[in-house]
Amino acid sequence: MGAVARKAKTVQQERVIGEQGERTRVKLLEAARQVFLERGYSATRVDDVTKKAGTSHGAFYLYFANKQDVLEALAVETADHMYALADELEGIEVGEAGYQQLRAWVGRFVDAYERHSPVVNAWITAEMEDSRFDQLGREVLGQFAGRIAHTIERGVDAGLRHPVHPGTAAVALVSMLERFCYFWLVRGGPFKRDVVIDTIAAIWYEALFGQRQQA
Amino acid sequence: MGAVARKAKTVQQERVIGEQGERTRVKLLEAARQVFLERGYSATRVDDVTKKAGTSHGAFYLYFANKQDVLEALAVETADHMYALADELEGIEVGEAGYQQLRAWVGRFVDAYERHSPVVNAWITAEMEDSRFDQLGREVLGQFAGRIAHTIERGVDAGLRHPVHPGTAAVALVSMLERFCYFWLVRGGPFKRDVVIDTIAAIWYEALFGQRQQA
Amino acid sequence: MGAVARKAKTVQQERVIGEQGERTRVKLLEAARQVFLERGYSATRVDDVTKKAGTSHGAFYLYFANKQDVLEALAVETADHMYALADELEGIEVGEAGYQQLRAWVGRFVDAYERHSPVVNAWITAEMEDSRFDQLGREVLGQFAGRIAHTIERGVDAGLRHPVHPGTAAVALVSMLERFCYFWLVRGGPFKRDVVIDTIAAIWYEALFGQRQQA
Amino acid sequence: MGAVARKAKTVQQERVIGEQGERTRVKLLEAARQVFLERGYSATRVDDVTKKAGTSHGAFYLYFANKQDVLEALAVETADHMYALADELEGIEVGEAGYQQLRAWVGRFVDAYERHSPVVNAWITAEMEDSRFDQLGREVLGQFAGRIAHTIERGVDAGLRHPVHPGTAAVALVSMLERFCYFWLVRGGPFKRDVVIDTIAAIWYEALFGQRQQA
DNA sequence: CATGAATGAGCTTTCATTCAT
DNA sequence: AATGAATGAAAGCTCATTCAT
Repeated sequence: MGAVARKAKTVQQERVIGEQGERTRVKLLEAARQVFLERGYSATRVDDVTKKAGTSHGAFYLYFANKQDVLEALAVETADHMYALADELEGIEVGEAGYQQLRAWVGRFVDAYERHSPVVNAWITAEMEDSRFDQLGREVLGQFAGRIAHTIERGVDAGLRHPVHPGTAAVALVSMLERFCYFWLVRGGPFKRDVVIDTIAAIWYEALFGQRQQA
Repeated sequence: MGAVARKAKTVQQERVIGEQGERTRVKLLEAARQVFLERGYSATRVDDVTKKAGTSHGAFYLYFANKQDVLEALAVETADHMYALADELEGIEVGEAGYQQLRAWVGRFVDAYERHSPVVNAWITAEMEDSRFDQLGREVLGQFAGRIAHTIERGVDAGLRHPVHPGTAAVALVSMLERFCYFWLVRGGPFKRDVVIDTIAAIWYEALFGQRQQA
Repeated sequence: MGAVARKAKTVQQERVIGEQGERTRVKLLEAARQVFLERGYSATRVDDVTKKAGTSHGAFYLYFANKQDVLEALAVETADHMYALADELEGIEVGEAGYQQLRAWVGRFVDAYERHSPVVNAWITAEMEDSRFDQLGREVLGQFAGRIAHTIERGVDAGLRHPVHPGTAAVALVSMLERFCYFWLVRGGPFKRDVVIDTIAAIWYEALFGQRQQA
Repeated sequence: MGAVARKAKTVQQERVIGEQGERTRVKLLEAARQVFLERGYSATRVDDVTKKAGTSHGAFYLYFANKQDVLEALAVETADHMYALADELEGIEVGEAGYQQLRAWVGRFVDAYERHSPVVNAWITAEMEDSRFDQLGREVLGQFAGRIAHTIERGVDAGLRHPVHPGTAAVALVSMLERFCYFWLVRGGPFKRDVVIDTIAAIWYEALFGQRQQA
């Protein structure tokens, strides 16, 4: 049946964006972030975004090719934050100081998750439908897991027993962190921030360096 | 991609289903499970399901009110499995025997996840758009977390130090397990089953009972 | 800017069309022919077609992928008629009998043009935008021109002087015929059928065989 | 592809255009000519024109009310050339000298067509959607046909047999010329200029004055 | 029970045109 | 004069759902 050559879509010709345009673009990005949170990625309509941004429907297409495109812009920003967070994991040490470092880091992760959760979740949804996001997701996960695995291995070299396979444990720990934040911050679980951070930091610490010496 | 939750209209008032009808219904359910896996829940069209099931488009509406309805049927079945799994957690003990029980249990969870992953993921997606699934999800998570928290508390009563808040740790552990299986079995991570089970069981064990005594 | 992979369009899966469906399909084809005539190809909206056909908007997409697809269906049919017409040119002879054959043939061409003009014109418009139609157009023109050129060459072999280059003259004659019919039957020029046919047949005859012997 | 004739709104009330403005206007006209050639009239977007002209999008509306308006400006210029060409037909005589005059004239027509083809084709497309162009087209065709018919009639008065109805033959000849040039120069047919001109001039000559006396 | 044709709401995207700067 | 951001009216197309057979 229908197979007549379809003209290539007019690829939006790299419009140069002025100051006013940039402001509108940011408004749209923030609105999208917002709507992704409220309705989820697949249920989000371009119209929801423009309504929230207070622009016309058409304005959206001045700055983005489509829904995926906005998500991509947001996701890249988020990925950068994530990379930075992952890098901060490098210096964690054994001992009480290390535990405190870890605790602080988990706190920062939680903050970041809270800010970026709409994007993360949209992203996860989109992974199923678009391989580009899948790829980006793998990269970020890999970055995290690599840092953690490295830390575990350092512990092992230092003579600490480790109950687990570093690469696998690393992904498990990230999974835990990410998913817990999801249940807590997105789905709205009844947890207290301090307790959460203590609990997660403790589990991480033991997985990284073994039993903690407590008073 | 119109997938906003649309209220089911005339829920087929208690149609009595004969033997042939039951077979068709099952074909549709299995097809749906399959398609949810391949395309994700929101991207799944009724047509994809009927095509895969080899029935007519119309047949679908003889057995289900809509897409959510199929998912619900599948989800209830999955939830039952999950409840059963959660119950099996009850008896876990301290010591090497307990570790082995835990290990076996994690193995069973992995098996169950593999079988039910299409439903679980569809479900997670749907939670965002339909409060029914949100509720069901909370219940299952609660069931798991409750059992685990209980186990941790038993350990505490038995004089084991516990570095963490039981209810929070419980959710964290379930999060880890669920998410890891997702990255591994759905997204396709490069992990080896034995290593995964060992690693996860070890982390769980330590979170439940503290440092394991190893040879 | 926007370049995230766009999912391949769901190619309409070779639906099997029943009797009722076939009737609808024909209604849509005839309606399209009609609207192409009234508004021209580019100005034609799918909605115009469905309105004229008395079907819903959606029905259109059950049978055609898009506007081009309908035109293609019509164009293929038209091309077949044209090929048949072209073949009939083969036997034309020198002399009064040949002139009468030619006259009759021009008459049949005019009839065919009248029936197919909406398609022809849509087609010509579409050639500019879609290479598939361009190709088809070349083929039909080539078929006609080939037959005519052959006839001219036969005349030359028979010792008739020919003032012209056969291949070029052939295209010129077809151009004349097609375009005249356009001005006359589509644009609505004030010509009388008999006169037109006589005139055109006469010009053709002379181009094919040289001066006609008249009483 | 919204191209339904939209009535021009505020036709820029007689703006006085300075020198710089005039240059911009000309740039836009030439760009439009160019784009009409490349993409066809209906597929042409105002944006294509301004991009090619190197002006801002808004500048277009400083000089033209809309797409039709540009075409009209170009078409009027083209029509003037055509009128001039038509007038040159007047003096054609019988005999070899006349044939040579005709030959030269066809050559000039071809030159003119080549230059004006984008406009001619845009125009033909627009005729279907806008009666202004239809009218202009009729006038030009009428002008040509009138001159030719007149020439044929002069031949008849001079005692030449003519196989055809002058008015009808006139339109047929113009049709041939126009359409051939289209297939050749726009669509890109494999013809050689000399041969084309000879062939067409020959057919015209015979239709005008009957069989040519050849050496 | 099963079928598949028909419907139409809903979403995406494009572009001519206006307007503030 | 020129610019380019914004607007919104059309289209285009998809798909859940209904219904006649």
